[in-house]
Amino acid sequence: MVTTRDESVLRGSPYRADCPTRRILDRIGDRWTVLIVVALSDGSARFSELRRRIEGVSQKMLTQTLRGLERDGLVSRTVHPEVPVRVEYALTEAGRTLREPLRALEEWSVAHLGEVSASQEAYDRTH
Amino acid sequence: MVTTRDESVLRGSPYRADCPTRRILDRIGDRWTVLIVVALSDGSARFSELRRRIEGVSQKMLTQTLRGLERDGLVSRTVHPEVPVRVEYALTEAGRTLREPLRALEEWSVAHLGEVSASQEAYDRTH
DNA sequence: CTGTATCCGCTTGGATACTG
DNA sequence: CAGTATCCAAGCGGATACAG
Repeated sequence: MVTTRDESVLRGSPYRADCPTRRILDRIGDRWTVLIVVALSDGSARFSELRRRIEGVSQKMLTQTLRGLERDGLVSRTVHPEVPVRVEYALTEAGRTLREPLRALEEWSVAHLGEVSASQEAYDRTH
Repeated sequence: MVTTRDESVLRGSPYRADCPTRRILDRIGDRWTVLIVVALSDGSARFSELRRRIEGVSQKMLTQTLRGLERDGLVSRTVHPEVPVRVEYALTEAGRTLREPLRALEEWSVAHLGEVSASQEAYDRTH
């Protein structure tokens, strides 16, 4: 089934620069977004706790990435006006739905990482 | 169930900088890799055809990304020694297995893009 | 046709210092 | 504690020219 243009959403749109997949990948393709979603999978966490959990993330990038996720409606931010202030982050309902496709990707990664690494080494030996 | 450290692979490793998910996302998170995999989903294609199909890709990036995929063993490259030379690219067996998790992500994108866009607009109005 | 090589701007992201 | 502001280096990726 090949139509000349405007194919089904699943096969046609990815070719376009403004396709949904492209836009989502632009968002989650950065260094920290996925790690934050995973880190929040089990429940809420406060800023400093996230920073400890996610190895290597800087304060700037953690803040910046959390803002992006909040803007997308995938993460909620709750400020408890105590002293010192306490801020809780958690996945929203929409954010929780993202866990499944990410887990599929993760399973693929775990299943194929060895194969990919082997291929890379073989390639590097001959090029 | 909260363990202090070294959780199960699926829940614990994503926190590490060298976890499989992180490595795979570093690879497919770039601008063109996923689009190429999708463009090759239906079968092989030659270089110039891919360039036409994938809107906006430069010659340099198409070559570079295809080399990366070939190195990972996800795409095969076949040179037909004719004049002018013809080069066919196709997904390998491993490459084809990547379509499923990508499709899951794409379905999520399509299903939630409107919701995400609305959230962004609401956020931008209040910040 | 299918690349390779070079230059170069822009973005990403880390380090550091400072604030409510 | 949870940020904000600034500076800066590395690298991604586009444009262009050239080659087998």
